[in-house]
Amino acid sequence: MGRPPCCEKVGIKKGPWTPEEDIILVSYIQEHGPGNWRSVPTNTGLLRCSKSCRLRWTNYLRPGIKRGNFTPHEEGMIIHLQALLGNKWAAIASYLPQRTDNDIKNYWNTHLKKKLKKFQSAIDPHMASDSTTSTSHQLNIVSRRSLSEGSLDNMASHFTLKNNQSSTYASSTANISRLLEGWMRSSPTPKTLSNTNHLKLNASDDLQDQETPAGNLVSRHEELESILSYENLNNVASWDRSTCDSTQSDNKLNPRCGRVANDGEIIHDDHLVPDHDQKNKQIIRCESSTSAPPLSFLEKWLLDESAGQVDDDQMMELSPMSSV
DNA sequence: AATGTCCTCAACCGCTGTCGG
DNA sequence: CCCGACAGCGGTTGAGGACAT
Repeated sequence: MGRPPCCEKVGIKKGPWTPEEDIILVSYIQEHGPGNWRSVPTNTGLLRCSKSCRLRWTNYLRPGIKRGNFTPHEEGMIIHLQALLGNKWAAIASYLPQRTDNDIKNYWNTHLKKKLKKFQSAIDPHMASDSTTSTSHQLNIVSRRSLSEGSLDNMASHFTLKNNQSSTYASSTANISRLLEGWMRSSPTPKTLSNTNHLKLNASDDLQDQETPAGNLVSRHEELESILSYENLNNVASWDRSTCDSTQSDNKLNPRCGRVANDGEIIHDDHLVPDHDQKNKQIIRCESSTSAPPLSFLEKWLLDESAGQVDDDQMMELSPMSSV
């Protein structure tokens, strides 16, 4: 027996929300702010459980949610982050502030998984049968390759999503969200993140408004965005491909730091590294195994935090912030 | 036009983690 | 420390639309 339901089942409405219900919910939250969900059904008269209200808000009505097709850039980020983090949709969503974890999860399950599988078998059939290679690792390589070759774009054109699948009602909720624009900017932070979201970044809608922290330390979000930019992903892919395809490659180009010497040490080219990016100035020792490619810089970068290589002040700057 | 099948995604379910009394 | 309430997360479902026959 699990925990009893969050609310009495009797008299509770389930299924799709109506525009009227949305308006009631949005109006209430507009007045009282998100949170204290238990009181929402009581105070609004909605025949919904508190959990349903919360989900409706966080996954659909919340201002700042971007709907519609995922851009190739978002797609690339999702693929790469999924390969790195696994099915940690909330963590992945924190890097795409305008997307909900539900959206990303759905997009992954309905589009990207198939897309990658197809692409993977097309470019590297033996990988699919290689049981010694983890799926995530395979996908990581595939994602990099596909990005480097621009093939995701091509694939996207072949697998074009059916546009405008959202109903007319969806557009009406979009209008609701638009009506709420501006309000969230002045609303209080509704919640704090749990410890399980240690990878979370500032997922607020006002990322662009944040000042770069003192000391020229860029936010982790911006940094990751930079790392995951097409150019860098292309370089990562080139680097990884050379690593995978040639077991005896010479100096390998590291997209972020410079060249990778044969012993795995990265030789920094300063012009590639922003001065403010002290973290990236560190000499990074990569794995030099010939059976597995060395950790990409992104992987290293993500692992750095858990390895405690960032001092406390930096951790404060990089620590997760509240999401909306 | 009718029917069957496939696909998408909003919503739900069940579980875990956190927090306050 | 225990317990209950609640928030958050990931997996799953099913209604409805798109597409194929």
